[in-house]
Amino acid sequence: MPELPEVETVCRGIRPFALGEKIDKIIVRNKNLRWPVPKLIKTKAKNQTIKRIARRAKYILLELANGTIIIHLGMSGTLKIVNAKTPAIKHDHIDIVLANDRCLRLNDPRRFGCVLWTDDDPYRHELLCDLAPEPLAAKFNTAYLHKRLQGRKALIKNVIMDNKTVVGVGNIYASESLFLSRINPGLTANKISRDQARSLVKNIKKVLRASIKSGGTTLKDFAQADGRPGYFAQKLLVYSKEGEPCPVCETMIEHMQIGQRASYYCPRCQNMS
DNA sequence: CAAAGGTCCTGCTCGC
DNA sequence: TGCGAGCAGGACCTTT
Repeated sequence: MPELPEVETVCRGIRPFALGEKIDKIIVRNKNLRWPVPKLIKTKAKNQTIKRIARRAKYILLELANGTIIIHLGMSGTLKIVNAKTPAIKHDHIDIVLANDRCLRLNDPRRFGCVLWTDDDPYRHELLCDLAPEPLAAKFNTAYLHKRLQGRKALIKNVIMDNKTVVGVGNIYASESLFLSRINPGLTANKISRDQARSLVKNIKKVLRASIKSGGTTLKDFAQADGRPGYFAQKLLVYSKEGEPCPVCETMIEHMQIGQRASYYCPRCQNMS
């Protein structure tokens, strides 16, 4: 579910309540997420202060003095600030209870997310150490992307969703940025010109920034840390718009399956060249 | 029944 | 023919 803007929104939402606060305890109601929640996380985190709340790709990092809690929301996860006494509901798997009587509560019906612990530099963790540049960083630029696309036979949509190309671009923003750049999602990467790569870099940054500004996209169940939805769904141009007119040329939006995922596009604006 | 916002892992294919 | 890299598909799980 959550792509980069949604995870960034969660980080910004929890900071005012959790940054600098002490962790009273961690409650694990169901440890069976994508990987088992490590047992030692309870003793490691107890009485530690949250010194920094950071995001890398779609991972949320809660940095303590003795290590870091690494959280991923998978497809269906939410991380909300609630009162510690609020009764847990279905799929509330983890509570990070703070000394200020609030609680960071992870709810994840599909359990594709994870909550892990590392004693060491989290950026060296095996899940994080090989990640590509952040899309909003200067390192993600025309020269970098164009070079990455050379000789690649994979489809451009798959390549921009690949964490080894750039992180944080999921199914929604891949469709949106390809539309803005008038690139067909089914083109192979080696067909993309330098000008198209430049456009794609520009529009990936543009759509992610705009979504962050709106608090992310809520299609179904994404929620900000305070429970409100994100409002970028109202600004989507093609994602989930099959059969609706293209906002540029009014041709009907279509979708194609790429790697089991729906890719929405305008067959006229995004032709195969 | 199909599909849903993620991503790791496996197995296939292609080119050297 | 054999190998490795690159690529697509399957798997994980619940809800609508």
